[in-house]
Amino acid sequence: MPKPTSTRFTPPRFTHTHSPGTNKHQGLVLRAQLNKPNTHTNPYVLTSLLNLYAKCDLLDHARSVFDEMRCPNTVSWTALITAYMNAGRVREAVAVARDAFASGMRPDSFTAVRVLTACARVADLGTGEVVWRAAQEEGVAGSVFVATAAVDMYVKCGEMSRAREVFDKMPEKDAVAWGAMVGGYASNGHPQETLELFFAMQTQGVKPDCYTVVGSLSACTRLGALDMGRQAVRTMDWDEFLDNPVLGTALIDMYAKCGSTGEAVVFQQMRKRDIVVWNAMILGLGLTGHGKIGFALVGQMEKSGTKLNDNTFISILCNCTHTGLVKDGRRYFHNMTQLYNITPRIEHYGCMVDLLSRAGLLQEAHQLIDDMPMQANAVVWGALLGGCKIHRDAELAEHVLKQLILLEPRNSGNYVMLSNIYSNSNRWEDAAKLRSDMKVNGVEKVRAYSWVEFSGKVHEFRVGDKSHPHMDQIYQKLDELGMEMKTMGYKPTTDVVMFDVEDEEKEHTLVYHSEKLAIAFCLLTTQPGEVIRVTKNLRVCTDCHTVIKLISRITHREIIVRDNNRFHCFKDGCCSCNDYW
DNA sequence: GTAGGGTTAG
Repeated sequence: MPKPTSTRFTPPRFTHTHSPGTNKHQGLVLRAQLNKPNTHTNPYVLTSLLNLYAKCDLLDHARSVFDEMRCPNTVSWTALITAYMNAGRVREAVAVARDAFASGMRPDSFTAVRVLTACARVADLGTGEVVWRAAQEEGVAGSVFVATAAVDMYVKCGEMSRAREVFDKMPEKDAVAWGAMVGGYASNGHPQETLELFFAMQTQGVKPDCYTVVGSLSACTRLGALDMGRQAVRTMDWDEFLDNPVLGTALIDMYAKCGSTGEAVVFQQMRKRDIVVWNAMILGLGLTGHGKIGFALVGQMEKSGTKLNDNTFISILCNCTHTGLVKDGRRYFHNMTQLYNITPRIEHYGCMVDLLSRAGLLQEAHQLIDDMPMQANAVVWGALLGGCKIHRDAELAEHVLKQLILLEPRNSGNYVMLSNIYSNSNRWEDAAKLRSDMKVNGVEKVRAYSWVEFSGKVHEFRVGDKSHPHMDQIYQKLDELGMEMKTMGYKPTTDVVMFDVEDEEKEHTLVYHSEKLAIAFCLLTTQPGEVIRVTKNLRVCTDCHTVIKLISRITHREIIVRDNNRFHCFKDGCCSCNDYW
């Protein structure tokens, strides 16, 4: 470090090889050396020192230097904000920024980026918009750094159309800018837009990097779009997936949730595995009906020296649920708190309620909800409702649905199920009251539809929709299959209407539910032996589930159906969900 | 001196 020989302060040069400890020490030495008369009032010296402290994570020192300044300039305000950010005190960083603006500071591009980033982290839309406007007034909004930070700020505040506006107006876009927008669509639940943009960036000659690939993979996961996922994979060097655990996780998750466990073996080849990769793999194995391998992996994980965390236990408990291991689930839940010192979150309770409900231990599950240290949410009640459906407990289901309607007043499915329970026990007045509640609350029934990817296009199917060019053949195929199923003893399961959401669809339309139409279309358009993949916007209905199991046996096809809750892997007359979903 | 990413219970 150069030793100051005069009152003029020369900031030391830092390289990344300096440890924070060394920097901290240098900062303190500097502070001592600067304690000479007439130096500490020099604003340049103070600002440089402030910058140094901010960099060295010495927030208190930075603050006291700042407080000594009579007229802090833009650079010194920015340094102070940075110091708060580096100390992880983001809310206070935003508060400092607001003070700065109130005092008349005008941001340069560095201030704008810092503050927009801070606003993004704490989702402070109000301050974020003030900064973005100021950046435009100061003429720094054209900077790709500033605009990208603004896009990300809008993204993190969930303001996707504003984010897109800023993005579209950017005079230049690099991979980071594309990444912010692609990732933004992905994290805000807009998988279609994610993929559109991911392909658009490529047609504009920007090569996807790992950030954009991660976003597009997570979009494919949501859509159940395995082929597009594979395409996204091909845009990157394979080694990157093996060396980058974030990419690897997105990939494993995509394969697992699109029902392609075979490809998820990439896990074994990965050279860098962090806790998130392990957790995703264990969960993925459970979801695809390979729970036993999942448990083996937990053992391997501990052997490898990776400590189990709270999310690992979600994967493990989820595994117990899908494998039906009540005793093991109870043991893990107990060990989690006693041996691993992990406090269960609502997600862990949710897993336990799910586990007990599936096993038919409905009262115990209900009791657990009552005993939980936090208020149950819709997921927890939904798990109990699942148990009521399987074990035909209409009385408890009524209670659960009332809770669900309170928690999810916009979810039409809950109203319809409860109304069906009322109709089934001739409680017409209750049913009518519920229908009118729905109207009052402006809740509209969501219509079911299913879709498949075929030769680069998405084909959509709905009950009663005859617009598809192959519809005649599709109906004919379903009728043929229906005949064969009857000889196998199949009867339409209309008695489950009590719980089914698509209530107005009686037996004759049951035969032509959207998922069945989609599967028939696939049988007509794909080669024998090829795996069939269908996605549905709502849950698969009970009758369809039975029928698809039979179709998988009759046609010797593996059929993978992704619904809005999970996916079902049908093979040889069985489903990977063990008939619970 | 400045910008973007993965798993997580119905």
